[in-house]
Amino acid sequence: MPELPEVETMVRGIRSHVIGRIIDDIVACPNDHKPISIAPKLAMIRKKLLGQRFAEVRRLGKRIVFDVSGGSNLVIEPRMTGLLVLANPPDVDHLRVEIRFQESREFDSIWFWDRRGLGTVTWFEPGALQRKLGSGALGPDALDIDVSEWIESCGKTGREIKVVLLDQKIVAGIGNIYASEILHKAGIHPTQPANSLNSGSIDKLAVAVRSVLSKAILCEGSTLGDGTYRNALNQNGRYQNEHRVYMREGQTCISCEKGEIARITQAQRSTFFCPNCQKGKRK
DNA sequence: ATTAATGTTCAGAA
DNA sequence: TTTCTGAACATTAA
Repeated sequence: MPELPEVETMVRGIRSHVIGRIIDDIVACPNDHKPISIAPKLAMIRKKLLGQRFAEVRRLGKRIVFDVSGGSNLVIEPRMTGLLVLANPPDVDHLRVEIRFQESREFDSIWFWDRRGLGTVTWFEPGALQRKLGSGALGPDALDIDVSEWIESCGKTGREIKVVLLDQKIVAGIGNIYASEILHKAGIHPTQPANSLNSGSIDKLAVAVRSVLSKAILCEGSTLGDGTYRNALNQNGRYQNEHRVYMREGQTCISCEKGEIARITQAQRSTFFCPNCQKGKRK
């Protein structure tokens, strides 16, 4: 679930409680019934991290990056169900990692909670993060990408535009929920080949990406029916109330009040769209 | 009781 | 080189 708005919300939620703090310990949670692959990894990370200080916390696409004093980085990838919380995780059984700080304050720890357990925690020596995720590996951030970059990226592939939006090498941060919402806002059919978009559509796309994502950040992300995603203080997001198409199959489109929301499969993921609002050229 | 589907990413194959 | 497929995992709905 965590896409750009959810990860941004996590970072903003923990930032002031994390910056400048010295790491007292980092441990796999005892409740982690399946110590998965992160347990041995964590032992290695622990040696590197003890006594170090977090200089900054930031979002890189859908990842959370902790800048460690000295130039190393601790990177958390929430993947499908990962969450960073300061308190009150959704349940106690799926806590995976606790990072404890020295000097007691309002919060003494942050936790990585992950129901499905697909998330990762990775240590990067100075410079290694740039080599791994620097130029090329990740496209420009979805909040920064501009019209000329969209023209460039869309022009060089005939893949369906929905699939292109999900490609992190093209643009970083957009996931399955927001891809559908963005294309609906832009009035673009999800199966339209990227290199067939005219300049008017590209303009609308560029605008829709920013407006949908920035509104979603203001709403602190989308909490779906299963309630998995929460902010750092265990409060629900509110952008699910703004969804126009996602998970609305069969319902009348809120925007045009005519079309019936359809659901198709692209790249093995569900896509939702309004056939009336999103005509465009199809494959 | 199986099977399919769920927010993501990546290795390996086509 | 680019693009597609399946797997990693836990849980719920059909």
